[in-house]
Amino acid sequence: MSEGFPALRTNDYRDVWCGQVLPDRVDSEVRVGGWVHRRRDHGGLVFIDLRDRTGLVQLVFNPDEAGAAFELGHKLRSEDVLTAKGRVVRRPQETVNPDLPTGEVEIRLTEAELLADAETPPFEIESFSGEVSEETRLRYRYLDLRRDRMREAIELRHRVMGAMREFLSGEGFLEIETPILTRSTPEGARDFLVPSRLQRGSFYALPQSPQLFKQLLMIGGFERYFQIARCFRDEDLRADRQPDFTQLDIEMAFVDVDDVIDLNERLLAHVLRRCGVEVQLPMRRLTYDEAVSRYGSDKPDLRFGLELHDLTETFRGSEFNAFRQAIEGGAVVRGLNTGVHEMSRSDLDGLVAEATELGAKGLVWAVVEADGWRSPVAKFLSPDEVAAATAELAAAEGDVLLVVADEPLISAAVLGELRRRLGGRLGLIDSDANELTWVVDWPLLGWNAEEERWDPQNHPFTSPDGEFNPDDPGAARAKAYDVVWNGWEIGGGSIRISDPDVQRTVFKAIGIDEEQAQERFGFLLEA
RNA sequence: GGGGGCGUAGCUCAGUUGGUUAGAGCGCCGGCCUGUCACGCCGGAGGCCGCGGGUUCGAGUCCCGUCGCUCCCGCCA
Repeated sequence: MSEGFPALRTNDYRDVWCGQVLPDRVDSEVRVGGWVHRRRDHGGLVFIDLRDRTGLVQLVFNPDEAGAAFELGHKLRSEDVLTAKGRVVRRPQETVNPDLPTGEVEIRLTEAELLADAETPPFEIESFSGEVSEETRLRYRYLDLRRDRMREAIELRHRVMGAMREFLSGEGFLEIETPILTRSTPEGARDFLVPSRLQRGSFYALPQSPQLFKQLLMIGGFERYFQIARCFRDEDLRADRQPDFTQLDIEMAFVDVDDVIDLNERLLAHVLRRCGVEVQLPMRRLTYDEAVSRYGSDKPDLRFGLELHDLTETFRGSEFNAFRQAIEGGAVVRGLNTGVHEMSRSDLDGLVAEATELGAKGLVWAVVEADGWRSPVAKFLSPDEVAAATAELAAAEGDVLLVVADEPLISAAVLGELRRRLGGRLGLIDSDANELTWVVDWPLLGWNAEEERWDPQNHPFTSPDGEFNPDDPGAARAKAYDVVWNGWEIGGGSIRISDPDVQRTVFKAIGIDEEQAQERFGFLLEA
């Protein structure tokens, strides 16, 4: 993934990038500038690896050729900044370094000037050196940024953004910036607030997303907009979550779900191709219900199997009270065939403990044997139930099975999380794999037990799929879609309601009254 | 807001049941070295064991408090 670097204009600092000192320059004079990456001082001969953004090149300080500059060779230390002139020569065959793109050549130094004498760095810049604490890295951010990992991450980000712009411009989209100091946007998180100087006592809110602005742009007739948008949400951090983050924000007019999915698939494929990854189109699609029932997650990792199976009907009316009563109370019984044959009692007990910790009332394990199950609950289960469940789970003799009976979302979430963990522990995940899928047909609204009301699962302008029945809000599906990569939700969106009457009905269902709606989102109801 | 883990040399970390002078690797400094490339060899410096208090004959180690970092839950698509 080498980036093209432009030829340099010659000046007093350099005339070529370090990474461009290749065999085609043998016998030419070059001047390079950069940081001292490593010094290997042999007394009568000094080697310096000089680093700039394009890579490393070896400088040779030889007393015969370097003259006055030779003494400097001994004095150089890590991260000193240097400009150096010399002749490019092919290295003797036995000293070629195959690990370095410039490893077939070296610069025999004739002149060198120290531009900046660096203090000893608090940690090593080498990519092989171990992890340094976040705190130290941030205190010396300028040094951390010199490390390969950081440079590569920032280069990748640049490449991704460039590919997005390239693709979307070709599809007729305009890149438009929207305000940062603004009114509150409705996205569920806490707003960051900025006090206003002109309107004393009032505050700007930083946008949680450009949601309202892009709708304004659609109504304004731009039809196809995108923005690499900074978003702000005043919530607590996680290792992979910051209060301000960047997202690609897109909006299109006159489209339905399939148009958006098609565009985004081609966008993703384009961006990934620019990063050296090929994906097959069209991508897989799972409905939300399917994802939850088969994988126990709305963002399933499809790099491995271990699918969940619904055993509710199998155990309905079972002699085993825990199952029968749970089912009568609305529980769903789900099973998972681990495929594992060797599991110690303490490992099994550990899984039970994990399930409980994850919120399940319990976990039943069973080992398939020739004449039934070996399990703490085997004696409560009829041979027919055991046979049916074994068949449903496609289990063979020796397989360890896990079963959870609980409220639908709990049994799915618990078994889904165990599935995810087992996938890792059992080494089922191919870390080179890229499994992308859409998850579609989301619920429009979710019951907020704390506030005792229906809340939008997406933003409040998301269109219901089909007729919206206010008497049964929980049944409504949304024209919403998420794209999931290896178990991570990496994008998503929705179709906006086009009929103001439907929008009013939805607002009403989620407790936004006409007056509020008119005041905050009036332009959407009028448009 | 709640819970867990960690604070020992510049960096990353070890430190046994509380027991003499607190260690390692890398880095740093000095010396030697003309083909190394994570160079090598020899020598050396470097410590408020986060901070405060307590228990004890004795605390890096145990207890209490405090500050900082970090991960998770809540929250957040």
